[in-house]
Amino acid sequence: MADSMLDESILDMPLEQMVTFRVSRLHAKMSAQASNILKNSAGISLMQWRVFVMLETHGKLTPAAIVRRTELDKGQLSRAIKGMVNAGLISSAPSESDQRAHVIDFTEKGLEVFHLARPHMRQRQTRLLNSMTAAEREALFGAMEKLDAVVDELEAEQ
Amino acid sequence: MADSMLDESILDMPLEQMVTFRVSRLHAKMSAQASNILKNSAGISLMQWRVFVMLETHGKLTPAAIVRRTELDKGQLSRAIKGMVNAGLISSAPSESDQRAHVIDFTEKGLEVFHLARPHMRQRQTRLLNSMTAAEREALFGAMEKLDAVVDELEAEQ
DNA sequence: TTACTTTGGTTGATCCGTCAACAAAAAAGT
DNA sequence: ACTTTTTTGTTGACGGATCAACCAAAGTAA
Repeated sequence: MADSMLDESILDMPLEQMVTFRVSRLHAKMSAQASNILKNSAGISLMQWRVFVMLETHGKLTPAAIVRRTELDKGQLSRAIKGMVNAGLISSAPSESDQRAHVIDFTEKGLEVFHLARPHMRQRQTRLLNSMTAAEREALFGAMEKLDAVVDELEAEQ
Repeated sequence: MADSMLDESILDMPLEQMVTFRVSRLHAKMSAQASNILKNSAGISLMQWRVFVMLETHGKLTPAAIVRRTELDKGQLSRAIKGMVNAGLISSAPSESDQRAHVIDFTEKGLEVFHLARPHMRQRQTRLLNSMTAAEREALFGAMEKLDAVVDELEAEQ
């Protein structure tokens, strides 16, 4: 019953209510704000911030390991790392086990810069999560996982 | 209680669980898929599709009216419309009441092209929405609205 | 009227995300 | 051993998104 109603209402669904569009607008808004906070507090980009977060939670890493965990684009990541090494924010040492790879890690300066941004980003994250009830948070993440899965399904069907 | 637990767990939250990052990945995945479907079925872009959807649900429109309702970038929209007029997908007539504005509408060809894509897009939308329960759908949209609002709040505080 | 502000639309600059091509090294298959 | 395939990382090209500058018309206020 809920489904049949759904099927019909889709016919005239305005753009503003479509899932992809809403996610798209939310994404634009949230990442623009994150970028601003990062630029103002630490002068780094969102991509650089993400590299820092990965280093903090997992320790020294190779770019490939970051790609595996995050599905970030390896080209984009490569450029971000180059910029960070250049700016003295991270160190890059050749891997012992793999001649192709290099292991990146915080430099002292990088850690300082990271700590400039972290309280702002953490407070924002807290605010974002606390705007929802626990049930809403679970529903949101659950719904995002389901959407993710359906996109994969549709992909496989083609 | 739930909140204090939340506050602490944020300290070591991996990137993969952060809200902005998750929304970002979901956005990338969903819009890439939508773009593919649109390209394959009708040879149009996501932006062009959105213009079509606006015309279908609201009838003839000026670009400014679209911007007001969707918050799409007016520059981006201007270029999309130029391309669509050029491709014969929409008509552009000078507004009677405002010498600056022009009113756009479907051409016959545009309507045909739109109808090529619509069943695919509608089916996808249905599948996306049906992957969730009614409660989850409400939670998702509610959560997105709340996140949207918090971003605005944070913006205002700066 | 005449000045000032707001709105509608176009354009250019710039940045970000995505994709494909490529070289070097490693791993797997024979 | 040697050939083939996979993985790692860099680079170039391209399209999309964002932002600011700008012009023309409308609206507002004096």
